[in-house]
Amino acid sequence: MSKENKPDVNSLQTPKGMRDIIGDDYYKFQGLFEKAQEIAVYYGFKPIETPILEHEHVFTSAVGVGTDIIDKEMYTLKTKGGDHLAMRPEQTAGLMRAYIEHGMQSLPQPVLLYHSGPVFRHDNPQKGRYRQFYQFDVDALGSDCSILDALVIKTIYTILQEAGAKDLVVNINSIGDKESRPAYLRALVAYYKKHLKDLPAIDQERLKTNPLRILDSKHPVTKEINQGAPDAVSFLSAQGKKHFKEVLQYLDDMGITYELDKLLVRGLSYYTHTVFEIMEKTEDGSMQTIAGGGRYDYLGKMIGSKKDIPAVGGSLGMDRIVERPWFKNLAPRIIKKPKVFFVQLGFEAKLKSLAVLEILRKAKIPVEQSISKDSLGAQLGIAEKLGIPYVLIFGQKEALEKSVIVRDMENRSQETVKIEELSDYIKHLKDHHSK
RNA sequence: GUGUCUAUGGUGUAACGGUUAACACGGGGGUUUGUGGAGCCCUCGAUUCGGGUUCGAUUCCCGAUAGACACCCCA
Repeated sequence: MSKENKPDVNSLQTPKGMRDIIGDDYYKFQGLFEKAQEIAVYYGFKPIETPILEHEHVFTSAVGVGTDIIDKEMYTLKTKGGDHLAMRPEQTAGLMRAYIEHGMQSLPQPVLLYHSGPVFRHDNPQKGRYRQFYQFDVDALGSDCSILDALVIKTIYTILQEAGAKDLVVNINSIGDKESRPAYLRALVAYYKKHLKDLPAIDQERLKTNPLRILDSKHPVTKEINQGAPDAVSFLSAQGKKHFKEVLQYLDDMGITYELDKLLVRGLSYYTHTVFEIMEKTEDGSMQTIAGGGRYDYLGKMIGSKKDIPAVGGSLGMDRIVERPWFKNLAPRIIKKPKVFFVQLGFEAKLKSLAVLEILRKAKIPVEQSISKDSLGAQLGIAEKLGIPYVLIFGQKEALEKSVIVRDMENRSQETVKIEELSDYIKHLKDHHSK
């Protein structure tokens, strides 16, 4: 092959910020998903899957122009037919679109849904951050009742606990609704204007574009100034206060400890009332958000519904959970580590061995094998390396006698078993290697 | 988008600017074609890409790409 014809080497690696999920990592994701799904189902959530691609305006109108997620991080494309589509940078807007599109308003409310899949943000990768990452969401649509805020938090919290998380911190705040927001923003802007000369440039900029975001600035000077900033909760309407108070009561009652964080706002502009984040301390002592969410009562209207659709939801960052040292290897239900390794010797045995494999498959006994090899020693070695506790040996002699030798790899004892009794025999073997 | 550091077989490492890029693990094959973890033999396989400096570049310089970390932002 000439140099010119050589394919671009970059085509042999994943694009920046994206990765293949293989082997143990795959099982971790699968195990976490199954656990999360199970918990969501027990709390009454139903599954839904929405497309990765949506019309671009679903996100621009929902997440909000002016947010980094939309302006800088969204993958957009134009189809051959001229449609402007975007790869979802979050799952909520698509979910709301589906709710409206399928007339779920006419179902008994609220509609509880869980949703899982990849989301995409064109951001520079770093610890726990990928351009394609996986979120598990739970959402309650169609009701403004405070118990749903609590249910969402409880569900997410439980998933994290069952995944092995300890020392979780739930930060919670209420950023109000359209009655209380304007007054709060006025007070906030007025406060920052008093400190304008001290604010770093980036936060002076934010004062013009999105003053709420100054609250979670990491700049030390801003952090100092933020200590004295007015807090949203004291601006809440009577109803907003009641709602927030109830949410906190539910949390108290469920034994979920939380911290009121008046600086907590979120990067998506559709949030109202309750917002929350679940953080965890990483090894280096910094905090990392592993789940977050909030109420989004106006989102439905923002993307085109005639009526407001009150809703609340939250999402877990699956990549971040799976990477944590406390993560339990939740064994996926569908993948069982094979207990037996099937060894066949020579052509005569191979001819019959496929029938034996079929018997095992029908008996739901997964096998590991090195089917192209003939040497017994080599195959035993491979079984050993894979840590499989029993080996089935099937050679010419066994093929003639319609039997299989079952060898216990631990104590090297073996026994000859008739083929018709094989699956029963294997099912009764002790899995003494399993952990 | 910005900054710092990094880039050698599948993996982990080595090579003062100078032969054929070394070693281990790994993969394949063999070591009497029926009894394993070892040994031995053979074999597969790499300097990310593109420029430059130089007689000569894996090594030095620039750019691209990718990775790690941080900023920004966020899950």
